[in-house]
Amino acid sequence: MTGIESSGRLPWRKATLARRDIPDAVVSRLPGYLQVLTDLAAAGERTIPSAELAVRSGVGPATLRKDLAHLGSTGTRGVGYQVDPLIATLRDCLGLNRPWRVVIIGAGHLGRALAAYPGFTERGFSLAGIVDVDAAAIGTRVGGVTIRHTDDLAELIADPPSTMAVIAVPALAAQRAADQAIALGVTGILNFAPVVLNVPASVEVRNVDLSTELQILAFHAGQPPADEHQEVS
Amino acid sequence: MTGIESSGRLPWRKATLARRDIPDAVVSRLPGYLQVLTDLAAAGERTIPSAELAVRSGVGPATLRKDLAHLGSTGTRGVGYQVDPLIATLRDCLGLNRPWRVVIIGAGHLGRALAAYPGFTERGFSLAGIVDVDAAAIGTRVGGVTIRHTDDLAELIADPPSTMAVIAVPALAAQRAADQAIALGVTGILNFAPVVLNVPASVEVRNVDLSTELQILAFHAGQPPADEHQEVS
DNA sequence: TAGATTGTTAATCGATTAACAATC
DNA sequence: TAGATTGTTAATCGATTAACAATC
Repeated sequence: MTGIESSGRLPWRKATLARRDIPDAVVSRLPGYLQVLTDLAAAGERTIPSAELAVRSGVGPATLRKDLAHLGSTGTRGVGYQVDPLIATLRDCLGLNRPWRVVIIGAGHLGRALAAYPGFTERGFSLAGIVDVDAAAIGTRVGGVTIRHTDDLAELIADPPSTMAVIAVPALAAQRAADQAIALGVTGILNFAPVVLNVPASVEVRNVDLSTELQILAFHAGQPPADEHQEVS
Repeated sequence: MTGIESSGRLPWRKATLARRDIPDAVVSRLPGYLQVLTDLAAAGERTIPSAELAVRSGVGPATLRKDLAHLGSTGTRGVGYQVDPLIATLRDCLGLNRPWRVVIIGAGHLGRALAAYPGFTERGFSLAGIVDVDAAAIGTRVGGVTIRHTDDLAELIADPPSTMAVIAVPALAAQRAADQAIALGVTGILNFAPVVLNVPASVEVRNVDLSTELQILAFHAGQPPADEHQEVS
């Protein structure tokens, strides 16, 4: 199989299809599937039916099968999905088969906790460095790197190239941090500051805001229970 | 105003309507509006049109107005929204006008960073305590409280009552931590462990997973740019 | 009044779910 | 073959967007 077909779409179109046309809602569930499958592989499982992978991932079986169909279906009717090939497909689709380097901007409590987070490197993201403007913090070692001054950001990002930045600075400093990172070529930002970052459309931003999450929980906790009966979430 | 009306829906139904019938997608945006409005109030603004509140919140103006209409509309045609009353409405809707106590389970790097996070208390959530099983950590002070043993969780949650827990333990310990918290009456869980928690329908779980976010960024960063032209996100 | 801006409707868009023919 | 399970269709559901009459 060459991936080239004489009828239908153009070949290059075909090649990019798998990574291109996946809805955001689907993409956001793929890491969860990958996580569960990795655990299954470690436990020695070779195949798994959609029904079981679905419950372990916290989604419905129809949703799961439809999601996986977006990647080019790897299942076998009557059997289920083969764990290892599906892991490979997911990793390939998510772009995890190449090294990713991440820079952390902000070495406060949160930035340092993130630097020390083992899941970071466990899943293929390597820490390029961490920067701050606080003279007291600079020089300290954390997560295998030394905290450097924000002025050194250009060096850190350039060599070898990093394309992702984690912003863990106070709200007022976040936009400036984003601007600097973007100017240096960063195209993906994980933002922990409670502000809406203004970025060009070519840059992807994911926001994680702890107080937002707590407030959403407060909303639900403040509700009377939806019903006397337990509902399936 | 008594909130009781002789026509239309039953009075108790009316009273609960505002907090009940709000779609999840809307609820998830309310904290963002509240944040922006709080900044505006601090800057001395008295009113704001939907168009401006929308851009500052990163949503479309139609979405914003429709969202706010769910709370019972507080806008004035030709003028906009009054900042202070809208803040009050949002706080009331989210249930932020009562004290919320939060327990952190897990005093590793992340748990301690969360305990020290000022935004926690700034927005009305007070730290009831933080627990761990590691003898070396117990007794240490962080974020104004002393790390205690997980065996003391019952005391911490009971007096005065806490209804929210933050889970910041390793994946393998997360379900147990959730079970314990739920048994003690917790109804809202903010889960940082990369596992799907199994909880009754009466308990609300919000998941925050750092590697998931990075993987989603990797997917987008691995994509060729969507278009030559910049798109409005 | 004239200008501005809301609240709401209707249309569009996208995501989820159920069901079942295809097929291992 | 008989049983199991996928891939896919069609139906449902919910969320977003555009447009404009209502009204300050």
